[in-house]
Amino acid sequence: MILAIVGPTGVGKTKASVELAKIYNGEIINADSMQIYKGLDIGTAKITKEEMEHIPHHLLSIKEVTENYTVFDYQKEARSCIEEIKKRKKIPIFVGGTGYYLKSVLYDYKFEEEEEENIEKYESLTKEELVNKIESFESGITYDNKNRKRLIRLLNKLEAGWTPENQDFHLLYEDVYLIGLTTERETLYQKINERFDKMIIPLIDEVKPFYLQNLKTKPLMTGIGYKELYPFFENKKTLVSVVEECKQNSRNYAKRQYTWFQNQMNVAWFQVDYNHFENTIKEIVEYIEKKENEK
RNA sequence: GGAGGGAUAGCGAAGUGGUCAAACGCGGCAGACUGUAAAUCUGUUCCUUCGGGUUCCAUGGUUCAAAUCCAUGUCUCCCCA
Repeated sequence: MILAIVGPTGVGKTKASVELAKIYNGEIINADSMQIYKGLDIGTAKITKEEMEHIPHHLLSIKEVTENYTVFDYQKEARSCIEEIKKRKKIPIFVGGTGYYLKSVLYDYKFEEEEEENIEKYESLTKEELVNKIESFESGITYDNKNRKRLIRLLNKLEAGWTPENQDFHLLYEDVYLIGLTTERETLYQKINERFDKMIIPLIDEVKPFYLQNLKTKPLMTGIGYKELYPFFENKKTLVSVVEECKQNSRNYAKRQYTWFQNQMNVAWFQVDYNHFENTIKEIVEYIEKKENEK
């Protein structure tokens, strides 16, 4: 059995994961692309030592912000985590909001070892030129001809001799339970806003050292709550405007997460009862038990 | 008290007689996703039984035709007192 707790940012995945780990004798595997990094704690709402309640956590704070890390790495590491945990006769429990990472692990995504890809080479080309080059391979693949980043990526893959295989994916493991936590959109947006208000002061302390070192690596420039603070430190934006921007980006992100989990994975959704969280856990457990008994 | 400016879709903001249900941005909603995924990208956004219907502060007017011109009123901003 494998559990995966998914849902938008701020719904309460972390809390649920620990409760479920206690019930099922599980070990938790982080499925959040930003919580992979050391030092990004406040802004990513990373679980604290106390909150872990001695449950083993994996793939959490394992990379420096200066290191390169992608789905490819995640897929490999997470799959070996699953094997190790299974050997210990325990249950792997994924928690996190990065749907793509999770899907790449649980479903039959195939990545291959690649050479350094050549992004600069195509930087100067227009979208039309990129499309023309892609068409010249006559691969028959369907792709988004408006997404520049994807076009460059695809072109690199085609040049490396890649050919498209299956377009739809299947679960690799048996007894995978995809548990989605949700709440009304309005409630979620409110929770996101409130959570950010609480974290902003310590977050400034967390991000400032990175800014002072002039570090502008991928996670720092893509993570919400990090990239937005740089203009504030540079006195180019006010704290108020930057805070609003962070909240807005978080809300938009939550929306995108819903889109992913609702369309890319077969998730069973549970409405979170914030006043009686134990009820939500109970519902999830009942759902799992029922499914297990059906076998 | 006197002089000017402005009122446009949820918000901001173009438009200054017909090609205007009204550009664009934001927000909202929906979607895509094979190595940057907290990323990147797309669609949609007055109502509609999809025939059409009702809009650009209000009322009246000019005109074949008004968001656009005129009059009055209301509200607002701002300058001089």
